[in-house]
Amino acid sequence: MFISIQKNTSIGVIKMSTLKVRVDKKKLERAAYLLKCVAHPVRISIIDLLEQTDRLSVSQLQEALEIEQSLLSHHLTNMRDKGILLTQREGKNVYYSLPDLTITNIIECINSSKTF
Amino acid sequence: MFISIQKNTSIGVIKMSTLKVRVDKKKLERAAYLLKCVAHPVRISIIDLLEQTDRLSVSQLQEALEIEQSLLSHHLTNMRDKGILLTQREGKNVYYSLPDLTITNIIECINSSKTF
DNA sequence: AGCATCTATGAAAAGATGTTCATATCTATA
DNA sequence: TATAGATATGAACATCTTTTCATAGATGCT
Repeated sequence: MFISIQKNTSIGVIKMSTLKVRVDKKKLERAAYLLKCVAHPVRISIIDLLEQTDRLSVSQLQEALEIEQSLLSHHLTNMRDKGILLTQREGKNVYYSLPDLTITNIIECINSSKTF
Repeated sequence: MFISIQKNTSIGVIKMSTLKVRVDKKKLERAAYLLKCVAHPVRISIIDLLEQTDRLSVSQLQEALEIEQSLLSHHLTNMRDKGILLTQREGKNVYYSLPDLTITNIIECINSSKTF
């Protein structure tokens, strides 16, 4: 992926070497796929909430977010399917949490380009 | 926005203080809006290319990306409208570049939460 | 077993995005 | 001003996402 910090600010005056996208197609698609999943107000909120505490049940999230149960569930399933969230059932409740390497880190991974 | 690095790992045992999304709706929507724009393979590629050099004309981008002229133009317009790219016309050519505070930094802005 | 609570699922409707094609605009130059 | 090259635009279409609604499944309790 490679959203690097520094820019190469000079183009050679003599020779303009051919430009190439530095990321292969697969990685690009995966990066876009994950970013797309983050790019939604409700899902950003979910991440924000889960960064404030270890884990939250669906009902707890629902109370904080004030959205319909099934809509929340769809978002959660979506995020879990992409590896952005983890779940554990405990009795009636299902708890969602951020994996160790998570959005907090997806952002950093994007920067460091290792993960993609 | 606040995709923070550290997690508050403990929920009080006595009192479970009410959880709140720490970002206001407007900021959430703007964050999602910008991230959504980044979340596309072609657009990530454009950013990647522009990080390698100062600025590029549409034709130069087109050559590197190997996509149709009008599709590229749509993507570029899209990104410029959102402030993710800058343009300057010079004769027949239009050059696109990353603003100083840009995706490279959008990512960091997301982390530092100042920009949103 | 029956009921309540919590969560997930599927299908349909609604909304947004991406792509293509044809055409328009801008600029430089003959 | 006619023409060629570079870029933008708009409409139509295809595709994907989000939301809603109704319903299903899982768990614990009586």
